[in-house]
Amino acid sequence: MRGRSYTPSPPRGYGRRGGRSPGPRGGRYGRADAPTSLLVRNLRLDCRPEDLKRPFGQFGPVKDVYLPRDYYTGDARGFGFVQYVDPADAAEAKYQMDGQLLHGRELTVVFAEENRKKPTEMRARERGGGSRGGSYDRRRSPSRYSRSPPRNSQSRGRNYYSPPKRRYSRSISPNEKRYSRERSYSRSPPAREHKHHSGSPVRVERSPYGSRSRSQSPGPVGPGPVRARSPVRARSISRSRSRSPPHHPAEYARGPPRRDRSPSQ
DNA sequence: GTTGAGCGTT
Repeated sequence: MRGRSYTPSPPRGYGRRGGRSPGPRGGRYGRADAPTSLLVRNLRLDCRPEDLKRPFGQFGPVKDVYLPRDYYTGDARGFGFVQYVDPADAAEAKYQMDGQLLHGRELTVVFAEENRKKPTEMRARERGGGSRGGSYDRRRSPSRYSRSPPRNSQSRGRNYYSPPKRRYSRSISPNEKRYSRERSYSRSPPAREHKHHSGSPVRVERSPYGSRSRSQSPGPVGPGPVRARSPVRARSISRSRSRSPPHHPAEYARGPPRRDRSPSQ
């Protein structure tokens, strides 16, 4: 303390974890260190993976292309990842594509770190930052972009993230028979329109990741047996709801999703 | 077996 505060002088450019920096020498990654993922910035907000795959695929086989988007709004965030099979292709693509125009925008292509967070981790951040003490925000302050859903967006009554009508009041009326139609209850929060992109005829029309139907549809009502009327009924329902996918970020903070006892027994 | 709520978004 003596006056001299530690001033973190921010390095120029993205000098985040220099882990994979090419270093002042050569600038060539070692083979083992060569990243295969490219981060493409300045994408159009409505850019699709295919749009990237095509131009980027010219340099080599692309393993995967992913454009992260806001979980709540579902909008693209303006950047994406292109992962190659061969690091050499990635380097080539980076060199070639960096600065290229895609849809009228100059792309910025850089190597991406493999810091990819898993969904589970993302949820943790909303929960309170993790009990570990802070390791949150080690990257940048996301607060600026605020991943949280704008409370007052359009309609006051309905938070935009809020599902349309999920009112299971007490019991489900028989007229709410809208289930059993789409079992696509995945982790998709706001059902974004599914674009039918008939591009690969050879590809089976099954969801790319779809095979993992995890389960339980949040179907409100119980399957068959009539629920005995008991005072705990409300509680029962309440619990049922807990199983449902995240509704509000705040809910996370409310408490961990408790698992019901195994119904198997 | 993987991960799709992925870091460098006005």
